[in-house]
Amino acid sequence: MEELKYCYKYPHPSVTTDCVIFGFDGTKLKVLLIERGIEPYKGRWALPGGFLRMDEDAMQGALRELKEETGLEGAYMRQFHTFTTPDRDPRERVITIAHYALVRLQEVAGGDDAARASWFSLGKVPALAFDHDQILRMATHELRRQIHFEPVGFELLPKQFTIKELQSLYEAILDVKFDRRNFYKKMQHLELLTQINGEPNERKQPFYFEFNAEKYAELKHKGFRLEF
Amino acid sequence: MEELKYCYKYPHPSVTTDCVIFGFDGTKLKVLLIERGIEPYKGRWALPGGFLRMDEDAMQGALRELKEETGLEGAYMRQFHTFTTPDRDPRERVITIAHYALVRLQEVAGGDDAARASWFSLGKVPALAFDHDQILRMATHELRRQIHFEPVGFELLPKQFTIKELQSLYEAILDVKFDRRNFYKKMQHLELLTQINGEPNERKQPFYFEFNAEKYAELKHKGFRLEF
DNA sequence: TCAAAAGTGTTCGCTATACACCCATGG
DNA sequence: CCATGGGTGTATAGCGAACACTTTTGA
Repeated sequence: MEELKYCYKYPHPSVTTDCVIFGFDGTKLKVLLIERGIEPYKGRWALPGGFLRMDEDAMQGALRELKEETGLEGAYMRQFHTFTTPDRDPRERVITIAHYALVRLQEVAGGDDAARASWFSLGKVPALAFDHDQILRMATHELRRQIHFEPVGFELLPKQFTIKELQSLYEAILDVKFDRRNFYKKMQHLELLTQINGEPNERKQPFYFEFNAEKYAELKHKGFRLEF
Repeated sequence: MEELKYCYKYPHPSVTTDCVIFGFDGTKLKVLLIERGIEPYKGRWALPGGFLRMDEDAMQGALRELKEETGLEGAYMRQFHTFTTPDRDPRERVITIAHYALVRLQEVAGGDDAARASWFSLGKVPALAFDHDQILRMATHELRRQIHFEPVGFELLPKQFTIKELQSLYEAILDVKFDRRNFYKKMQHLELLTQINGEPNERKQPFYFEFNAEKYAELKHKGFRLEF
C-alpha cells in the first residue's frame, strides 16, 4: 500500500504542466508526441508533460519536460491556457497548465526518453490521450494568433535563414500564400533582418539573414506593431 | 486541531481562481477590489478570488466569484494566465488561475459581500495583497491586446450606446485619442452597429446603437479581422 | 539552351489620417 | 446670437496587392 503522507483539510487537485513542442521541417509544422506506456490510454499518443514540483513554477516545469524530451534548454516557451475540466483525467482530478515551445529541429538531439517520442505533421496527428486533442488545437490557434503580431517564427528556423524559408514558415503556420516579391520587400522594409553574406555580385545563391532582436525591441518600444 | 482528511502520495498545491473585474464609468476604466479581513495582508486590497471546488472548472469558479461580488451572472469572462510562483502565498503553495471579467456598471447591484468591495480607477490602485499587482497589470495588458482585435468593449457599455461613448471607452482602454469624425466613419463603415432611434430629422439627440453580434460572427467567418 | 530561382521595379486601389462644413439645440 | 455638440464630406499620403523584368545557375 502506498504511503499517503501529504494531507490537507480540503481536497486538492493534482497539477501538471503539458507542453506542445512545435518544430518546422522546411515545409510543415510538426509537433512532438509521446507514446504512453501505462494506463489510462496506454499505447495512445499524448503531449509531453508531468507533475509540477513544489519548488518550481509552471514555466520551469515545462522547460524541464522539454529538456527531458529534446535535450534543449534555451527554447522559446509560452504558457497559453490552463485546462481544468473536472473529469479530464479518469483517475483523479488533474488540472494542467499548458505551454507551447518553439524549437529548431536541427538542434533537437533526442532526449532521454526519445525512443517513445515522435514528430507528427499537424493534420496527421492521431487521436490523442485525455483532452490533448483540444490542448493541441488551442496551442495551434494561439501560435497562429501570436505569430500575426510577434516575431516568434524565427525560433523555429535555423539562426541563419533565407527569405524563402521564412516565407515558407509563415505560409505553413498561417495557411496562406504570399507573393514572393512583396514578401521580400516587406521583410527588407521592416529592417528586422541582418544580412549575413553580402556581395551583390555573387547573387543567385540566396542571401542569408539573421533576426535582429535588438532592433525589434527598439521599434516595439517606439510603438511599432509587427503584422502579417 | 483541524482534521486533515484528504491525503495524497505526493504534495499538491492549493488551486484558486482570481478574477479581475473591469467596469467603465463613461470616462475611466475601473476595477473591483476587496478589502481583506484576515491575515495575511489583512486590511490590504486584493482581487476577488477563492478556492476551486472539485466539481467545477476554473471558469465556473470565476463566475461564481463574480456573482458573489456583483450579483451578475452572464458577464463576459476570460481566463488569461495562471500564476504559479512557489512562494506567492506565504502560508502554503497556492497557484491561481486568473481571469478577467467585463461588466456593465449599471447592472452591478452589489453582491453579498459588497460592503468590503470597492471600485478603483486604474492608475489609482493601491499596493495589493500577494502578487495581485502583477495579476492586475497583466490583466490590463491582455485586455488592451484583446480589444485591439475583438469587439469585447461592448461588454463594458450599456446595451445601447452612442458612438461618443464607444470612442471614450476605446480611448480610455488604449490610452489614445481618435479623431471624432474618423471614428464615426469607421464605425459606420464596419457595419457592426445597429442604429436604434432612426429619424434623420430629429437629430442633435445623438443616435443610439447596439452591437450586432451576428453580423460580427458572419464577417469573422469570412476572414474579416477587426482592428483598432 | 532553357527552365527555375533570386533580387529589384512599377502601378493601382484602398484606407487611415487630417481637416472643413452644416445644422440643431440651449444658455 | 453664439458656443457647443452631433452628423456628414473631401483631399492626401502611405502601404499592401498585383504584376514585369533581369540575371544567374544548373540540368
